[in-house]
Amino acid sequence: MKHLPHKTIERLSQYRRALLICASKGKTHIFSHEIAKIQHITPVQVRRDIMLIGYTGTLRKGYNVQELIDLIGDILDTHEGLNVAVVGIGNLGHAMINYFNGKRTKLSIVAAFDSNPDKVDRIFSGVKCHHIDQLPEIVKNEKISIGIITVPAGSAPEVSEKLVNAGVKGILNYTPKPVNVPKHIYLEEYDMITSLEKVAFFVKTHGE
Amino acid sequence: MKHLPHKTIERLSQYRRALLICASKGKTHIFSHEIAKIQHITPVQVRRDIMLIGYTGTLRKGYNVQELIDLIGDILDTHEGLNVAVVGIGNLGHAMINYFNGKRTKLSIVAAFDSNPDKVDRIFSGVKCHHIDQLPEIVKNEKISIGIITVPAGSAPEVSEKLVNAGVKGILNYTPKPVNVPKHIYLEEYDMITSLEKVAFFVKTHGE
DNA sequence: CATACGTTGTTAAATAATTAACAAAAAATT
DNA sequence: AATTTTTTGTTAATTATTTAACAACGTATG
Repeated sequence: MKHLPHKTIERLSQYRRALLICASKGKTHIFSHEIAKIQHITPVQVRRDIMLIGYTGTLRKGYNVQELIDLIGDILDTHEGLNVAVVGIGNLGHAMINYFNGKRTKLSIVAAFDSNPDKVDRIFSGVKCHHIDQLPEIVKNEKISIGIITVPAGSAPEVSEKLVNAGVKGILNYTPKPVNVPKHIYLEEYDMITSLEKVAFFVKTHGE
Repeated sequence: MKHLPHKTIERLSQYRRALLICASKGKTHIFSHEIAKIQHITPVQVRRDIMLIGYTGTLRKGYNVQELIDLIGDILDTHEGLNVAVVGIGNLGHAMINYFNGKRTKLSIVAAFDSNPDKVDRIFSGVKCHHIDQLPEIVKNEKISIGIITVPAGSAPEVSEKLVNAGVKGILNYTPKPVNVPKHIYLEEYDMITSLEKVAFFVKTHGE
């Protein structure tokens, strides 16, 4: 197992979540076509992904749910876990915190940052919000390695730079403004406006 | 110009936003490498995308900003515009409304839905929230063709079904729970947990 | 016991997306 | 006026991802 495709990584994360639900219902084995159905993809793709991570099911019984969960964990998780910070406690930042709060053991949002004095020192869904000027210090002390940017677009580049200088290794930018980071920082950008415009385009061209 | 690649559609949306900013600064022409720099992609990709939409720049002067904006508009927008509804006014739903409010002329969020009585009949950033039971009626009356799902994961399938039955043509699902829609409905799903786990994976394997 | 069936694992083919290569031509420079 | 530079447009090559094809084989069935 050398280089897992990016798309496979994404699907593994999704398989795991589906599998956790299955496990909680007492299901011990699952077929590729069952996983496929849940994720609405093809069974072949599921089998191929599972092949790539070197797991092997039992013929005619499918995959052992718990074993697969554990193996995906070995691949995706770090043993000690990773700490995450959210920068920008607007609605989106707050939504991110809610999403994760207490759900993952291996990824924890341990700090939030904002420049608005009304938000600083308040606690949002269990996560304390600090002033953004404290970012370098707290990122270092708390060993934060991933930053999520949910500030207004205009401030994204400056926040990104702060995060990089503070030593994070990965950035998730939810701002429509692309940011520049050094090559050694992993950057994932997601732009809600683009997504909606894409849906609109395909709605428009539907059936043409 | 027959089939534009999905990825090109996404980039066109992004180019346009960058171009609008340029235009507002009074810039009349732009080079492929300038666009590329903003989006941090390669100039070749920009030129190729622009070629695919059949536009042609002027040698050594680059592309006419306004013409390109207009042409991208012709491709992405519908003449009459499209109406959008947000289902689920938690932090994420609220964030979506804020993002779009008044910014796009061709895509308007015209209604919000929630089942929580505390939210029903209130106005969120200019968008009125209705009870989810009114969805079929309002979607029809307001000619809503796109639904954005921002409810808690568990309710996603049921909301999705409601939207489809009400007649929307496209769905944007921000829930980690995959939903099933008929083939003729365009579905885009985005899962924040997966994104973060993906970043975590690449942070983990960085340099291995 | 033999045959049919269902399901995995894997290789090969097809499709999609990116990147490279380079000709063409206008502007700038010598 | 010739040469160099810059930048577009396009085709070709490469890389990434998905899909198809099918052998292998255990289980069920007759």
